[in-house]
Amino acid sequence: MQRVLNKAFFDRPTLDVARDLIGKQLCRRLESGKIIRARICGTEAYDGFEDRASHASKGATTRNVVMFGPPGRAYIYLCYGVHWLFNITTREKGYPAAVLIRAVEGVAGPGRLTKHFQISSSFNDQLLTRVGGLWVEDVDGEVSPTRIVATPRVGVNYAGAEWAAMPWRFVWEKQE
DNA sequence: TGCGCGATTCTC
DNA sequence: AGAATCGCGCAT
Repeated sequence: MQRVLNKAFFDRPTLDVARDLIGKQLCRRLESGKIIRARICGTEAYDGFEDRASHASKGATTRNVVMFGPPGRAYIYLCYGVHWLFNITTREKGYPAAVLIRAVEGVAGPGRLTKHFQISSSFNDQLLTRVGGLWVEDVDGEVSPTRIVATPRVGVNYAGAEWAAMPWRFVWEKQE
């Protein structure tokens, strides 16, 4: 039994969404029609106006405006002029927040992940809550919360000690 | 209008 | 340790 994560799933506190996305299945239908699925095992939350690590802390721009939009959409931006990074928006329209998808099983690293799934700017602001080119599915066998570890986010020291220290990164620590 | 740096990754 | 290389924020 599989179900597509709906808007209500993403219309919740960003930390809850980031944690609950661990173990969910990222799904992508390629141009060829082939469908790729892999479980999410690393996420990061970027939440609200005050989070200095978030693009949204400086206000809305052409790049980050999707973060201010409705939940359950793809926020994709070019990092270091080289890599596309894939986020999913959370919270209601007007409140800037998103979850960065850092890793899935077998593919570690947010830039590598988008390359593997062939995700680029064409998906920016696209709806993820229905089966199409890109969506997320729940799967049988819930992941035990005890296997999910919260740590500080990666590469955000520029945000200052307070925000850099927030344990808003979630990693699936598999036993064995 | 220009400059520095970033939610990274790969190679030397 | 450095390169690749595009946008944004902030200073000229």
